[in-house]
Amino acid sequence: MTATAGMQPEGSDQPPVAADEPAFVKISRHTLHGELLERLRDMIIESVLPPGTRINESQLGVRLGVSRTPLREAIKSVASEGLIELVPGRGAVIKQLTERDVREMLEVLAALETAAARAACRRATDAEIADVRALHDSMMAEYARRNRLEYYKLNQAVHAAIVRLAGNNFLSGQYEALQLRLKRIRFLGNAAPEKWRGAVAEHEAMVAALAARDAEALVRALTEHLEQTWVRVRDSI
Amino acid sequence: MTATAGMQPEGSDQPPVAADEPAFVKISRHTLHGELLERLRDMIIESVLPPGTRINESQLGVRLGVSRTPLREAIKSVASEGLIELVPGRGAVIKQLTERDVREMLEVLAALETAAARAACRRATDAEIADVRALHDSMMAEYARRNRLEYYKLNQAVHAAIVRLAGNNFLSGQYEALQLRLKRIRFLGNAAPEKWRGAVAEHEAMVAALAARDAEALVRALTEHLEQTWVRVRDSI
DNA sequence: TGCAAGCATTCTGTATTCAGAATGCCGTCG
DNA sequence: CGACGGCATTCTGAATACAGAATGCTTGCA
Repeated sequence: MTATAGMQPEGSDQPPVAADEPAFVKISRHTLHGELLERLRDMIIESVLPPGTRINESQLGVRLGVSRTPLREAIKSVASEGLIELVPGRGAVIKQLTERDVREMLEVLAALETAAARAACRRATDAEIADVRALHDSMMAEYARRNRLEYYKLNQAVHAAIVRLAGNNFLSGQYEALQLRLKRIRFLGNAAPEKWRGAVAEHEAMVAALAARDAEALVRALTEHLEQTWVRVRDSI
Repeated sequence: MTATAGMQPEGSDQPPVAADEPAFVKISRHTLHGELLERLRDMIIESVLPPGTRINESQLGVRLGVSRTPLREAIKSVASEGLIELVPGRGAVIKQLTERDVREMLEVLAALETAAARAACRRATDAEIADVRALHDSMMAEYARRNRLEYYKLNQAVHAAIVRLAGNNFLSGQYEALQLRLKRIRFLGNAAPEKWRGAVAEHEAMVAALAARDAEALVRALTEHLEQTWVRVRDSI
């Protein structure tokens, strides 16, 4: 097991649902395909399948208790998401993020997040902002306890929650998909406790700006946060 | 055949390659999987498979000359891209974009494009800007000839070219993937010639701002352009 | 005549089989 | 001793086979 052991990516496949759409109950009849998608993503993010690994289809199929056919279909899907690369004639390889990849992805993340932030400052209700603050407080509690895993999860949750305040489901979906792709590497980059401190301070600034509905301040805080993320993460690539 | 007959989406699967990375020759041994991806996307965008259609795997497999296995794998990939929806127990259905979907997607497109625009104004060389202008001029020529299909293709190409000036491959990839998803509906919304006129004027403003490396003006022009796109497109949903 | 139940058909989802490419090992030759 | 060639093995890619769910039609009954 690696440093990420125990990390549980809650690969919420369901696209975020707007509050104003009831859509009755969400009957999530788990298909094998969906199940496999989650399992594969989890195994990659938890480094059970580390970057560069060539997937042996028969072997992995046995491990997961399915035949190669549905497994291959799931692999193709995850490849389309970007976590896996398909090499013609050689099957599937776990994507190895380069420094450049990460930098570029963080830039896109920033673009999405700042766009969301502006909308959020316009649209968010007091109650919604209170919810974000509550998430932030939970995160701070885990930070105080030095509980890295829970801290990290809540950290991501705060970001996702802010983006969701924009009220744009598609944006949230894109954002969270990208967050997922960076999840493993960002978690690794968070190993040193001194790195948390800076991140926590940046989060305080973000939540404060959101509470004040100060879009420009929020954008500045988010941008700064992501630039620092790059600094924190770059060595662990 | 529908209004989009003959539209040829050049679904360039290759992620945009930076000029500063030689990477030798790109040996594009076309795999069956890749081929099927393109064919499926094309059929959807050209409305050969109109929105709402349930895909009959055996039937489509026969039409394309492949068995169900590789076809299903391709369907899963395209579903992951968002052009197809998977309905448990009922197979695959061509995604029907709602008004809300389109609005949300255009917002994300704007976020990506404006972020790219700022970087482009910083990074682009004179030669690169000249290339964009050349594309724009070709577009104007087709506009003058009232050649809707070519005009439309070049229109999209200009946008993609501007985004590429940001020098962020990942951003370009995301942008072009999203452009692809909106391609069909935007083409339909472009039917009326009077709609072209406005779009052309907006393009002039864009190219002028880029040439002046005036990031804020470019962002304004792009934003305005996408808002107008929404107006032009909204009825055809 | 309308509705419902049951049956036949079709289609999806998954497993299995088959062909051919890639890989690695071993033996032989320079 | 090193390198090249051939062979065996393994794996991917694709087709086929099979099981079970969904669908639609028909028939019988109220």
